Amino acid sequence: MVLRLYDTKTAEIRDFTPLHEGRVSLYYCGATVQGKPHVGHVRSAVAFDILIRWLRASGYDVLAVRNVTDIDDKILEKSAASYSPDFRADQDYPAEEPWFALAYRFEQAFHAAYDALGVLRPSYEPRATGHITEMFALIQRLIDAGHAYPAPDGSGDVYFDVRSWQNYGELTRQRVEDMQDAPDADPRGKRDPRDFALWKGHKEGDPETAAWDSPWGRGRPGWHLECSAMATKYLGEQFDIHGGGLDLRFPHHENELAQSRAAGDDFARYWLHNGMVTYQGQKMSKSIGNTISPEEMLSQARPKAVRYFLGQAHYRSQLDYRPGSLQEAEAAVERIEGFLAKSLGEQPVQLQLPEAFRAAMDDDLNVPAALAVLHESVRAGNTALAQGQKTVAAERAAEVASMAQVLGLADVPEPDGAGSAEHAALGTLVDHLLTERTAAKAEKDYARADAIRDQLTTAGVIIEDTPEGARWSIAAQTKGDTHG
RNA sequence: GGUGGGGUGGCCGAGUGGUGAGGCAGCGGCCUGCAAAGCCGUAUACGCGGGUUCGAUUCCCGUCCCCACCUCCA
Repeated sequence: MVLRLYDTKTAEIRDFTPLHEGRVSLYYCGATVQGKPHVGHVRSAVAFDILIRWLRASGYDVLAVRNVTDIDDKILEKSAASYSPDFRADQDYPAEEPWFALAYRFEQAFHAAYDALGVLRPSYEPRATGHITEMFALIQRLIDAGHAYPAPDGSGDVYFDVRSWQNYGELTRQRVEDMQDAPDADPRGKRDPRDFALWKGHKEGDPETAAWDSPWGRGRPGWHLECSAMATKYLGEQFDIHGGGLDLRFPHHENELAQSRAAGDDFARYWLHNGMVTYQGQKMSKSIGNTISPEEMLSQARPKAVRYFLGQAHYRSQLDYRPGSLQEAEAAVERIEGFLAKSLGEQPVQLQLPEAFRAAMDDDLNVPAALAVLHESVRAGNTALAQGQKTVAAERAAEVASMAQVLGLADVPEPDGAGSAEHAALGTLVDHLLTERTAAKAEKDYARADAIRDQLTTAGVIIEDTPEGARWSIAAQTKGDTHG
């Protein structure tokens, strides 16, 4: 079996063959850290986390780079707004916060969200502001090649010359002439309205900390440039995979591709894009007010259920959230965990993956089909368990654990801390009550036994009787959805 | 106007030219002192209209609707 991936650029599923045997270089767009992460960000992170895990499970060495774009218009705007006299500070946006502090604060918020969901840290996470000199070099190459020009209006801007690059639009298969006229707020010195800024001249009022001396005057980087500069710096002028959300396809990735190719770099060999997250069919957006944050999700369900939900649809599909989604995911996760708890001896040292699972993952990461295999194994394992075939059950359990590992479900931290002192104390108390209940049952005092169980249930402790005695677990959070 | 992706049973969500993934919810049964968990069984489906075919949800044509991108967006 060979891994096949859908390449957005060619619009077809292609066999994946890395540039260098056994090694995969991957760049995927992280966040422009201008606000708190929303569900779409973490969905994307989970999607690429699964890709990375699958590549590694397939034997590849993966060098994964995810950028942090820590300077852009919005970051500066939000910071500037915090100094305004009529600024209303809240817990997300304190007053008088410098742009770099704001960016760094949100960068950490992203890390917290990723970590909570068991998203592996990339190999490296470069920041845009740390790569200004690399950007200079790239701009200079583009100017030398005749594909970029300093604005003639003295603004200090440098633009990419879209008309000079005949392949412009190749990523999204659009022709420049067919594109809707973007009434750019300020055409300034552009030769074509679609020309985009590589470098933005410093404007009065912009913070001095957000300006660098360049050969074209003081200023700051344009949006798309940092990814081209950083991807090629760390992965080479040609690398295997470039990823990101579908909404980055245009203009962000189109522009990246244009500027890198025009400068002479081969750039990415495969382009992968994950689908959007919707709320009952509509794209989540702040203006509609139909957003749900990762924080809110984590307050409604365990991280593992949130991760399951975010990863369960095919990565290219739209992922629809609606009230109840997380409860369903929670039920599915508990089914898996319940089986493992009953049957798994030791964690498998080596991954034991059913062929059907491998085939599903190799087929453009068909996670829904892979999950079907996982659940089939759970069912088969439960059947074996019911028939007393412990060896068979253990085999199925090893498979299930392996599949859960590959999908990243095994690495999601438990917020309640199963190993915490609180948990241990609770366990002592519950065990004591269960001993009493067992004694009551032995005396056929079922009223007493049920009273104990009811008491525990009320406290949120679920009791399950098994041939080996009673087991207990903490009930899933069943907080209702507060949205909609 | 341009580009791309969709419309699958109560919900989510794969997939396929012909013996109807998987999850969640429902119903019946087994198990249980009763439950819970689990197992077994079970119903409801492929937007609409044509066409190709022995046979289409799957291919073709038409049509309706939805979504995304073309402006900052994972």
